[in-house]
Amino acid sequence: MAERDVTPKPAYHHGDLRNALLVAAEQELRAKGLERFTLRGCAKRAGVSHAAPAHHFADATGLLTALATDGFRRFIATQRARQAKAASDARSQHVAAGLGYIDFALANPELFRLMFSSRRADFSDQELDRASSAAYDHLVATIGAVRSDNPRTGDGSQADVTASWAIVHGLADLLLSGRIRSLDGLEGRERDNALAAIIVRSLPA
Amino acid sequence: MAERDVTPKPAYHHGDLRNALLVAAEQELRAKGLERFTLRGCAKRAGVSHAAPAHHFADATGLLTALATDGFRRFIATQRARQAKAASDARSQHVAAGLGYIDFALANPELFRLMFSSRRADFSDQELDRASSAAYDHLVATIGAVRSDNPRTGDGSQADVTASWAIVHGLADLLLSGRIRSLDGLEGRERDNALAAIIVRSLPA
DNA sequence: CGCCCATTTTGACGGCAGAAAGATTGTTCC
DNA sequence: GGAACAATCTTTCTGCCGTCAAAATGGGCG
Repeated sequence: MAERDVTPKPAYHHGDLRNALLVAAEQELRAKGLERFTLRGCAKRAGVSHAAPAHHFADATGLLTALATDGFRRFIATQRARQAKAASDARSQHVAAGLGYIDFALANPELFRLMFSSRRADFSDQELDRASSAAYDHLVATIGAVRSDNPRTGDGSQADVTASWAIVHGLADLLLSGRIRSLDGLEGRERDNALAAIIVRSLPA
Repeated sequence: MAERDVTPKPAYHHGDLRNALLVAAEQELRAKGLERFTLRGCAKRAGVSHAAPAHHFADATGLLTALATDGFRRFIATQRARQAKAASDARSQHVAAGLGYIDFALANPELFRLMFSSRRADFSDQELDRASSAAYDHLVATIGAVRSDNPRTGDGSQADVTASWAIVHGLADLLLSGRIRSLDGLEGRERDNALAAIIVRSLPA
């Protein structure tokens, strides 16, 4: 979704508070981190009183759930963006999707934590489930192209999906917490190559 | 007011409050999860006033840091326990260490999150750093045995370490959040075999 | 034109964190 | 043995956050 500027309207009825709160929530997330995220802080950023969000989101969980849902959509978009720049053969596409996965995590660390390493969003929410399932489906489809059959059938292909997901997710999570020193010095294409060399291990030659 | 539970001593000076707080903190972590962990809750569990912990831990971060430090020691122990039951060849040991890694994560989900997916512990703390470094060293040593040379030297071996860590960590993290449905039905040896088939991909044949 | 209602504000309550000061016990030294 | 000191624990206070229950505001519909 495209981001909206916070229009300086002095209106007593904000008019678009729901979106303004989502923008504010992401700022809050970046500024204070998931641990210190606060609903009152979001309200202050949006320029409304501390109780105003109640009519749009039941509580902080509701706001974070909506944020995570939007996050999953942008997550897929980031992967597609990487894939669009890569060669069109199935294996290159697979690696590119993985690099996009990592791109997103590093560009939106706290949002990524919200989506994958917390219980602050309501993962039984239907919309969130749909968005995260779409991300999973994209992964399955990308791997399916490598195997040129449907990976949902058969044990071997299930292992391909699980291995690919695990290795990319593990890289993203460990990079986020700064635990992989061997990649710290690398940048750009050089870093991508190092990551690609690891990602390709998830699928048998 | 509230009834006193397990306090065997009515002593006004607790005598071993530091350890009691660590025990209470782990209970609190299991009961309420990392998100709702509260220092006052730990104090209540230990049967002392909410300000008592201050003399042993500066704040909640200090207590959680000590807990994470202990967690890393038990983390290594869980891996060693798995390895002791496995065949002694280097590759079997490598897989066993990975399964131990996952064992620990599933047996102590919130502690694992504290150690790897949060910023609530102080990772610049010296003791914590030593404990987590020991865990890393154990991983390097296990992989070193497979390559039968020192993996710290040379790019290929660095990739081995990173790939192994990423794949096992990714599996643990995704299993924790219940996102790998393909392994949900499996148990015991069957599940271990499925995981092992994925772990072995991290090292080239 | 006026009423209704969604939206927003204000105010209040309980819980948690942090800091300061008081109370109690253990220790050390004469 | 006792007094001074230090360590440990409790009480109290302030500030922030989440939640609930009224008031206040203004747009939309009849």
